[in-house]
Amino acid sequence: MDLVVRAARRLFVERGYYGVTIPQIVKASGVSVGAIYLHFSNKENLASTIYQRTLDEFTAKFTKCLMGVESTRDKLRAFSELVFEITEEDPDMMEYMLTARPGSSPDCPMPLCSTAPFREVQRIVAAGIAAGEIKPGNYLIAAISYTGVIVRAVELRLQGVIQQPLPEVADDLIENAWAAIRAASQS
Amino acid sequence: MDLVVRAARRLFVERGYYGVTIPQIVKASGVSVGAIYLHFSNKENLASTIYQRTLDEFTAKFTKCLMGVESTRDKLRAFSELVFEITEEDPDMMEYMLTARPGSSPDCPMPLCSTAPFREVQRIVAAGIAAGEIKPGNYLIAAISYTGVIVRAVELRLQGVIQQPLPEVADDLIENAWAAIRAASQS
DNA sequence: GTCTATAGCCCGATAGAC
DNA sequence: GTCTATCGGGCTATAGAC
Repeated sequence: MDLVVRAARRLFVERGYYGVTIPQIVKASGVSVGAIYLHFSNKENLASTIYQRTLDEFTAKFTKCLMGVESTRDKLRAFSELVFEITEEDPDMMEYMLTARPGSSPDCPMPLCSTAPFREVQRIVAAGIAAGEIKPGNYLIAAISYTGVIVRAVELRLQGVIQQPLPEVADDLIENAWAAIRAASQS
Repeated sequence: MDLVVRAARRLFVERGYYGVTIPQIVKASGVSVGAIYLHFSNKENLASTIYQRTLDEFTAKFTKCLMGVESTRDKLRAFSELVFEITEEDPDMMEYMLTARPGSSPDCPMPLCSTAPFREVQRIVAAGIAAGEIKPGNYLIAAISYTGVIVRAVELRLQGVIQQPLPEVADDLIENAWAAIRAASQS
């Protein structure tokens, strides 16, 4: 059934929950209608499963990539590099993360970009301000300033506006994002 | 019929093109089915009209806000303040601009965030690099770094993550965005 | 367990009353 | 010009063959 989840997520990203029909999912996944309804009680339940699985997968990757990283700057760099890597290796997952928001499907509780991992980034930034690594001020504004650079790059890469793989321009982007929020004393 | 366009755009933003039915548009606009089909050949044509009108309106505002502005930094500031102002005064318009992309409705040619005004911002940044106001490098990366901060703030404001009206935090955001790309010699 | 065929519903679009 | 009533089509979900 993983096949159904992957195929459906791809289609949901392309045309939205309401723009995708069960027959289309059948064609794209090669799994019949009956088999789909055997594993998912209905279309809405399939959408919830996709949401939950995608969030869990991202959270796991995120937690892992922060292990053993110390400074605020390096933590933010690790987050950025993870996001860039996912964008190249599993663009559907990344695009789903950027487009899922309340209303995009029934029972989508919140945008994935406002869930635990992204709130954790806000916490990292707040700690960085307290440590003097990031310039003083509203931590939410600082977090947005940093992640804005990263997330926008992902969006434009997914749209094909950026031609190069993100890892190739990662250093410049991460440098710019850091320059937006670093304390005057930091390089 | 402007009433239909406004009501339909609101609904499209909330639930997507395929998630909105004609009966819903009838209810939300107070205009009957017959009257809608008298002015728009079909649902798809209504969506195209919304797309075109929104793009035209934004382009006009954008062109106007740049009149008489000289330096690269001030041009980018004018763009940012315009976007923040629209976000507060016509959030439906702004949210539509951020969510409209190919696939979101039939005949959506491109994301509004990749249309003329946003390409013009890229041109402004390229000129800023040539003039030495912005640090040297890939102009597209620089433009993304600046607009990323601004656009992300708009997204989180529309989602309710940012509680204050954007004009109240505009100065901090614009300062951060500029810090991300300014030349070492610039303040 | 897996599929095909179909029931029942609601949508987009239209025709005709006023 | 404006509305309501309706048609045909395609959707979700299920029932029953294999």
